[in-house]
Amino acid sequence: MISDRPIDLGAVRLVAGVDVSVKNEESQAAIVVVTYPGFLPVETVLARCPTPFPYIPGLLSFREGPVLEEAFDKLKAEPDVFLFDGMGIAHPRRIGIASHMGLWLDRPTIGCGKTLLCGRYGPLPDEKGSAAPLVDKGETIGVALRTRTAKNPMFISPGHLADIPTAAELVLNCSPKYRLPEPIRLAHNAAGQFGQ
DNA sequence: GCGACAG
DNA sequence: ATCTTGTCGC
Repeated sequence: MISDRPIDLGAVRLVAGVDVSVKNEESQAAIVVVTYPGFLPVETVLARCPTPFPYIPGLLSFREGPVLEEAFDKLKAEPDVFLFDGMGIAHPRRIGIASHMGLWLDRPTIGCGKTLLCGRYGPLPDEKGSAAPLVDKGETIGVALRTRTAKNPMFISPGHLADIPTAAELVLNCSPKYRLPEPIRLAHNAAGQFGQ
């Protein structure tokens, strides 16, 4: 990563959730900005374009990056941090989509993966809030984080301008009820409903 | 060569 | 990610 530093959690006021859905050769991106805490939506933007690249593990930015950039251009709000559905530095080359887009945005970003791309982690208690370091080739690249008791963990890693502990704490704080962090859930819903 | 593999 | 009904469990 380019920068590894704590997020000032006490100063966070707005959090953005980012997601992309693919339908019939078309990709639609959604960004939902919510208050923190509270998770009340203050802005939602959508963008679509022909899906430009196939899905290849490790190269997600080539597939989802272009339509996301279109969406970023439409955004008026200035979120303190962006949450992505995908990896940050928990990537074979340490530059997952959250890291890549963070450089583009020059803002703090966090990768929130639902399944593992690389790395391993040890025993993880069932209780919400439990975390285990995610290690790859001797490097700690993130954490497996239980955002809901007895559910599969999320895999959290810094994207840009963030460190592992504060990234994990923010994501946990953004997951009051469901496994998926609230901003990402909202973005997922917004992106999933194409308005043809 | 074999296995693994975000969304 | 997407294709898809009902169903088990809190």
